[in-house]
Amino acid sequence: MDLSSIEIFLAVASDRSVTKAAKAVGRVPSNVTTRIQQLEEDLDVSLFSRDGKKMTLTREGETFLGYANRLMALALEARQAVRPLAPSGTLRVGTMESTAASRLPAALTQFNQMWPDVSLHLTMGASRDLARDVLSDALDCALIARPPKTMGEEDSSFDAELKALEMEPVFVEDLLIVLPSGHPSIKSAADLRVGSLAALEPGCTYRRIAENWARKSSALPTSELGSYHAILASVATGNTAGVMPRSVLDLMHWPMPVQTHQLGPVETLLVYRRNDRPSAFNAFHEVLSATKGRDIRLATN
Amino acid sequence: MDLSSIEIFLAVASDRSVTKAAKAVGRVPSNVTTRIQQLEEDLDVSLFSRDGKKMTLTREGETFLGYANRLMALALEARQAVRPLAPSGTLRVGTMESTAASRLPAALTQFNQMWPDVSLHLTMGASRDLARDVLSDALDCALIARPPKTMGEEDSSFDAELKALEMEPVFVEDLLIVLPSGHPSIKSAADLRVGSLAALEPGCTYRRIAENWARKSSALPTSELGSYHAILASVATGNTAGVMPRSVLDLMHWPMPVQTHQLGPVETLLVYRRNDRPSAFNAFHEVLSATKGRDIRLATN
DNA sequence: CGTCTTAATTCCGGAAACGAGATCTTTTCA
DNA sequence: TGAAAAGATCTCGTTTCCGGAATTAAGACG
Repeated sequence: MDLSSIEIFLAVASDRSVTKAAKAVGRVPSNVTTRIQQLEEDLDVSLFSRDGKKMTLTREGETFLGYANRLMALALEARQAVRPLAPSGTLRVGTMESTAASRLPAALTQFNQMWPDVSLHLTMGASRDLARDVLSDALDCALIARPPKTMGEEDSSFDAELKALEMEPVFVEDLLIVLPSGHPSIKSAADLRVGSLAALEPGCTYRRIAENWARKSSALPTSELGSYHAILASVATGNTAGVMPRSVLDLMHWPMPVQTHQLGPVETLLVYRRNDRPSAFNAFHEVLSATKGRDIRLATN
Repeated sequence: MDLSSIEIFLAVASDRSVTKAAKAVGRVPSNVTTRIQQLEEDLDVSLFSRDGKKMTLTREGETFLGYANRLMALALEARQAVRPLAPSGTLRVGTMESTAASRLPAALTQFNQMWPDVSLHLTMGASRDLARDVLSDALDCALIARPPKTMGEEDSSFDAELKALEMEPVFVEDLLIVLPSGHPSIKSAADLRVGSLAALEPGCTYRRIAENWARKSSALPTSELGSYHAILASVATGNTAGVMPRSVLDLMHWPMPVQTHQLGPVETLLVYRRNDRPSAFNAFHEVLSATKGRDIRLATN
């Protein structure tokens, strides 16, 4: 029994899907399948019942889920307990709007419980600006979106800034175009029947990915909005397509079913300066890693 | 952080020696060294202080020790909890005298706490007889000593019986010749200055290994005794050399320091019939595996 | 004070495990 | 009924892991 298998198990259990879980933990589906099978063979019990393409926990799987959560929590606690000096002081964290909404709440709650002496300063912003702030020491670290490598050339200064920083993938988001309800399904930007694209600030990587995608076939204007709620409201008017990751869309239980189109996976990176990590940073880093692939809702523990 | 690394860590912590720990968990010392170093790097803290050739836990190592024990216990509990039907009924276990004395108490205590519905029947005997009893279904499983392969030819029927059974190494014993205090240290059987060898029954593998060793240079008679206490008492008379594993010798805090000579490592195997495992057997097997390499004294939990 | 022994570490080659992609099968949805 | 999607299976290249040999360092003993 391996802790990494348990992490994978938790992801599958909370997504009820091998494919989703694979994305969540940053692996390939075939790998997830085999690790689950190994775990089942090791425990000599079947954890999931595969009826059709749904993965639902068996009764044994349910009881194991409880232990799996406790095991991961205990491992994290052990990790933190051996840290020679308890972190304290201030940690300045930059984050994208979307990450703050969907993935951070669970991690931040846990972090606060573990290290009440650290005061966390959260700054929201676009990936570009955040990266620059980390470089200039206005922030200790930031969660930003990795620009697809096809976009690297068109913004070489951003690319250079990233190279000067240490980085590590922590989440994978499924970036979506959200269409008004009733809009016919689309294959490319040419099929869009809206007047504009709704997104956040210009420095936002998600926005730039979407604009890049739209530019190939049509010339839509982008209307800039301040929040994802505003974007959704704008989509509801019928004449706008919104840009946001699936995790954010899932979060706001929107009354109507919306039509979506996938722009593909986008990694969220934790970036920080080399050789300059406040003691609280390592603790934050570990809590984030442990949150990887977990359900957005807090683990019941 | 890997559960097998933690198992290795526990062994090193309780033996304060990588060589001993390597034997206890059935690995090679270099491997143990590497795994400990990996663990230390992963946790970014040093767990042991290497002053000279002693491995002593650092303060951080001490705190990690607590978590390591809890982690292993929780993993074992998880394993048992998913077992679809709680084992019950009877499990007939055969064991060598020595294993019953040194290794089993901790495991049996834990097993009883976990599965009070199983009534364990313990039978003591020599490896040969135990193997035969498992084959004939007089026992469900047994803990026996693996005869060195150089001895395989001279007792081919025992060898054939073992081949018919499933087997798995669970402990490694350090087999000793125990000499009377004051006896000069020896390099081979030729240096013995005693009148006889004290051991258990003829079917006992340890006895046969020792007789094999003694035969090469001298022709000592073997005096048969009923227990390890009797053997030690006999050694104390000054005219006998005893045969027993180190774990047993360590157990009886004998007043005088005794001179010993190593006959080498001997594996203890758990043997059982293929395709015939009572539900309680799997549970017993798992508890035994978890006990592997742990300190003889019960883990403080 | 040197030599001998024992223990830990380092180094290296073979073996096993692992992860990614391609392919196959089955389910579901249009 | 056909197309799309998801899970399982297979293969292959890579990484990791383990065991043995060589190396280094620390005590033991004369």
